[in-house]
Formats: sequence, C-alpha cells, structure tokens
Amino acid sequence: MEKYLLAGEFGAAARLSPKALRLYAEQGLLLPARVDPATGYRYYSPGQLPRARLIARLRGLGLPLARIEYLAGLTPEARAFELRGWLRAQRDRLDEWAVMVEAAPGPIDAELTHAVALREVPPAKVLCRSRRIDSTAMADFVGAAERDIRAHLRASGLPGDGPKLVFFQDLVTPDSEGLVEVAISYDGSIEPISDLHIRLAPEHTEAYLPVPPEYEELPLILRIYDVLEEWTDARPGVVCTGHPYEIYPGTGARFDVAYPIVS
Amino acid sequence: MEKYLLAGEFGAAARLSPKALRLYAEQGLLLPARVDPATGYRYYSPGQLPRARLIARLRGLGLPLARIEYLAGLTPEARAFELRGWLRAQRDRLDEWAVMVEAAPGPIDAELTHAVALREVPPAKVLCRSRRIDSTAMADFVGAAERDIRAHLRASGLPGDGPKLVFFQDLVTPDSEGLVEVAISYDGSIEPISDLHIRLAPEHTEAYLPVPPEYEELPLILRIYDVLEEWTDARPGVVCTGHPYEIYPGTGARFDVAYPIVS
DNA sequence: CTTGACCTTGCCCCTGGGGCGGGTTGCAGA
DNA sequence: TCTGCAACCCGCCCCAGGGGCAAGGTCAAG
Repeated sequence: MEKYLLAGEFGAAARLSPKALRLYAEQGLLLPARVDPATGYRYYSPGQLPRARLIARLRGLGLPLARIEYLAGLTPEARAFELRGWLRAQRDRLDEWAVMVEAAPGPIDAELTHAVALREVPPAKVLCRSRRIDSTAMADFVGAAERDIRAHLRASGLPGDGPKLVFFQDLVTPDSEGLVEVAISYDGSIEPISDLHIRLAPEHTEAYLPVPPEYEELPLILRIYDVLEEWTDARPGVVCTGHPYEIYPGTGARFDVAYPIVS
Repeated sequence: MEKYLLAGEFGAAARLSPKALRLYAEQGLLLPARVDPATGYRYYSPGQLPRARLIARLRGLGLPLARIEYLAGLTPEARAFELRGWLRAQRDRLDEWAVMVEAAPGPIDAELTHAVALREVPPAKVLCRSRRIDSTAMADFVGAAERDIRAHLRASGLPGDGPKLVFFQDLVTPDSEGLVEVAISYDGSIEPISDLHIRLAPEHTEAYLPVPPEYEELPLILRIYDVLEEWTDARPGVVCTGHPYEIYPGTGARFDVAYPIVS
C-alpha cells in the first residue's frame, strides 16, 4: 500500500517548507502525487523524496528554480558536470571582484594621475558599426569591424588610416552585454553601406590617459577608468559628460582611454 | 558656478539608471543635491559622482543597499578590509558547495550503505535542552548542555551515564540557525530545572549508520545523511518520518547518525 | 509654437519565499 | 461519537532591487 504524505510531513523529510512546496507545485517543479480536489490538500508519495531533496540541495546553492528544473532532468553525472561549470564561473566572478577590491589607490596611481591631460577634439566624421556584445566577444567584434570599416574607406578612394575609436555605451563585462561602437574618422565623402553608419562625432573636450602596457588587460584596465574618474572628480569645474572610449593609436602608448567632459 | 546634473546625465556618468537613482534617493542612500519642489526633478552635483560610482561598484558585487550604506561611510582602508572579509566568506561558501557537488556517490559509499541497519528504539524518558543556533555555536552548546544535563541527573541521585542524543530539527549551517536539542535518557524520576525539559521520546524504529572517523566533520558528514536518505529511498516500504539525530556513543564508532522511520 | 527628449509618479512584474488571518481537515484521545 | 488541536488550505501583504510601461509635466532647440 502506497502511503501518501501530507505537505508538512513530506517537507520535514525533505527539508522544504509547505510554503516552498506549494510554490514548486504551482510552478510544476515538483507536482504532488495527488491533490484532493475538494480540499486542495496536496499529498506526496515517498517516491518523490529524492527529487524533493535534490531540489532542496540545489536551492541551498542559490540556484533559481528554472535552472533547478533543468538540472533535475539530467543524469547525476551530467548534473555534476554542469554544477562544476557553475562553480567555476562563480569562482571566476569572485576572483574578478577580488581584483577590483584590491585595486585600491596606490603609489603607482599617482604617476598615472600625472599623465592625465585635457585636449580639444574637433568635430569629425566617423564611419562606425555598433553592436551589443559581452567582453568575451569584444576582440572578434572590434577586429572585424575595423577591417570592414577600413576596407570600405579604401574602396571609396580614401586612405582609411585614421585613428580607431571604441566607444563603450554600457559597462561591458564577461557576463553583461553592452553596446560597443567601433568608429574610424575620415575626411572626404563616402556612402553608408550595410551595417556601417556615418555620423558626426561632435566637437568636445576630452580627458585622456595613455594606457601603460601592463594595464591593458582586464581587470587592471579598470584602474585606468578609476584614475580618470578620480582626476575629474578632483577638479570641481570638470565633469564627465558621457561614456569612456578608447583611441588607437593614442599618444605614447598602444591606446588612450578618454572621457568626454565639460569644464 | 556649481552646475547641477539631471538624473539621466548623472546616472550615465556613474553607470546608474535613473530608476536606481530614484530608489537610492528614497532610501536616503544617495540624496540629490537639490530637488525642485514644483516638478520633483532631482538635481545631482558633480561632487556626488564619487559616492555614486562607489555605490554602483558595490552593487555590482551584489551587496544589499543597507550594507552599501554602511560601507560607504567607512574610510577606503576600512572598506577594503570589510570587503576582503566578505570575499573570504564568499569563497568559503563556494568551497563548501564544491565539496557538496563533488560528494557524489562513489565506491566508498557502497560500504557505508551496507552498514545501514534498522533497530527498534523503546520509549525513553530524556532530559533535554533545545536552542536555535548556527553551526559555529554548535560545539559550545552541545558541550555545555551535556555537562548541565548530566550534572542535574547526578544531583538527582541517578547515574547520568545514558547515551547522548542530538536532534537537528532544522538544517543547521554556518549561516542559518536551526533548532538543536541535546537529550540524555535516564531511568528513574527527576524534576525539571531551569531550561532543562523532560519529555518522553516515543517508541519508534530508526535507520542508523555508525559514522567513520573520517566522515565526522562538515562537510563530509553530509554524505552520511545522504547515504541514509538514499538507503530509505531505495526501500519502498521505508519512509523517513522526521529529522535526523546523532547518538553518542553509537555502535562501533564515536557516534551514529539515525533517522526515525516507519516501515 | 511645436517637437522630441527627458523627467516625474504610479502601477504591475520578476524571484523565493515569510508571516498573518480566516476557514477547513486529519487524526487522536475521551 | 464528539471534541480538540495541529496542520492544512487560500489569499493577501511584505522584503530587495529594480525593469517596463503609461500618463502627464518640463526643457531646450528649431
């Protein structure tokens, strides 16, 4: 004889509250073996305990229910594989944060701060491509966009050797996408083509900083942004008015990082 | 002249959405420099950018706003110190999870499973103390409770040498409290005293497993629970009816872990 | 003056439940 | 068989930390 368990007993054996069980039943994650249509009481069969315990453990890891539903459908081996990947991702994220926490202002930053300067940027026509990407897709996107843009400029009879600008409209990290634009300025007249747009980058003032080679990669590149922000913050008349961008080739470095400002 | 920034501009410079800024203003976490009483427009001063950027970064770490408010009031050094502690805690939690993920059924568990057995437990009077604690307070609580209970038993003219039982009414981890009860069975007659209660542990059947020494500590102890649960799950007529408990001294080990069951 | 971009408030949505209140049910003892 | 009480149901409001949308007010440029 199959004995049914009431929500509370079943929950006690699986370490899940009746409330949680109700939620899982509503979501279809763990359907009771039987529901009394008159009273609404949910009855669980002991055979559902393994699944319930699995859910409880995965919830203990902080996984969302949708992910748990997916994982619960896998074999134990596949599940362990997925979880290992998830743990690795968590650990990587923690390591990134650790670097950001440790990237506190130090003596080396003083030198960087001295290298910050202002310059006027005249208006310039740019040919550009923009797309929402995350930082893993960054290198490919920037490389392909530069190649395509320069090719179109040369095909239009222009030298196509202007500096490359990379604009970050949002914060771009390994796990959050943001709008990134690659632009190359030119003189003369061309026609737009496919996904290459033409726009006029307005005249503005920028605070810029040549990036030392050892700061070029994530996460240390973030210190460059910090230094620029601290530099503008320290000057009451100077305010960042937009998002940062990178300029290739910059001055005395492989590239500069710059912020548009008003003073 | 102090130039004020509108929520959108300010947010763009600090990487915070106007919506987030509104929330922070409501919570007092980041008050606008000026609010137009007629229109409700919030105006921020550029001098608030450092705090806003700090908030944005700490939110990026997933910290709750209350914690951010606290951290924002600290010196950078104190903040870095706190964050290092937080990172360490996160890393420890991740390591625990990693152990749980890796603690997959292996060949060694087969031996453990063979050691699971059933036994009838007669009704017994127990003198006990229970309290909500987390696992860091476990050792102290259990030690003190055992000492006090045995002392009261001896003071009542009883031997006070019965086995010690530790009941876990909830899941007890380093960061979640749960009700833990320490009980020692006795024969004879005594009076309750202060926070020591007397109750009759009912007759029941238990599935138990002596814990090998190398499994005694967290997190491997969790495998003991898993093995017991898997053992009962594999026997359709056997259902756990309550929470696990530990029995000192157990059979052939420093202690046994047991579940009450019905068969 | 119009247009469009921006701002406001207010509402409902999400996750994963906790807690409360009011009404019903299951089970055990008398 | 009655009664008591725990346990159950549902429905509502609450939390963080916003996202998204609608309706309406504001601001500056053309």
